Amino acid sequence: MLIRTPAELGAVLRDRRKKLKLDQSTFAKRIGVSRQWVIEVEHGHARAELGLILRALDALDIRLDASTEQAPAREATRQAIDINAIVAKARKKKA
Amino acid sequence: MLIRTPAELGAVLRDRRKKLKLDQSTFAKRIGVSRQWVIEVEHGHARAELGLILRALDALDIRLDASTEQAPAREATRQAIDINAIVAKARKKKA
DNA sequence: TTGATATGTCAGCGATCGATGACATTTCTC
DNA sequence: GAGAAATGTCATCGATCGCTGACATATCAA
Repeated sequence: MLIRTPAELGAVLRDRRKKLKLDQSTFAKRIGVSRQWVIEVEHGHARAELGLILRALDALDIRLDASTEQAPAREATRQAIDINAIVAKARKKKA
Repeated sequence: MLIRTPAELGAVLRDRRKKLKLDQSTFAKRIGVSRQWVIEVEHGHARAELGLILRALDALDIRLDASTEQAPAREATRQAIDINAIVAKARKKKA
């Protein structure tokens, strides 16, 4: 999953947490933060601390890869793909 | 490149910035932060804001991928690899 | 050296973090 | 519906963010 915004990161964390059958409280304890922090981050809190985010990812066995990407040939490539993914995910949750 | 700590992220940002021939000032302006922020983040500042970090990565055309990894078969796999990499990098800088 | 450029350090400031604890709401299981 | 569990909201508080601006070191060329 490509991560471009805090909201996308929050969605990844939440999905993975649920997949692992953890509730926010036990997850928070596991990474040493408050439940409040988990709530805000899962909602896309943009000013969350980098270090805590990395700990959260690690606790959920999510690996982060940084790679320099080729210049995307097509104009809409980067943005369109992400927007579609976000919309699709949003729809899925409501329906 | 696998990102596991703020220091690793900082190193990635610095390397990429230099590869693109940007100095800290122009880079800072490009992402809308102070030069001070760039300095601290490149040095591994753990409490940097997630949103600014993502903007910095985007400005340097670094993409971030989140993926759930398989349970590593060997015991030491994950930790050992990273610790070695970090130590090696630290040594290289001093020498 | 002198000058130019890049990077690192410091102090002070307003804004916001994340923690805590209580309460509200939503989502289930009976 | 009753009750429990999970999630969301709110206010308060000390700690720290990132910004500014000035100064301090590199680093390199002439």
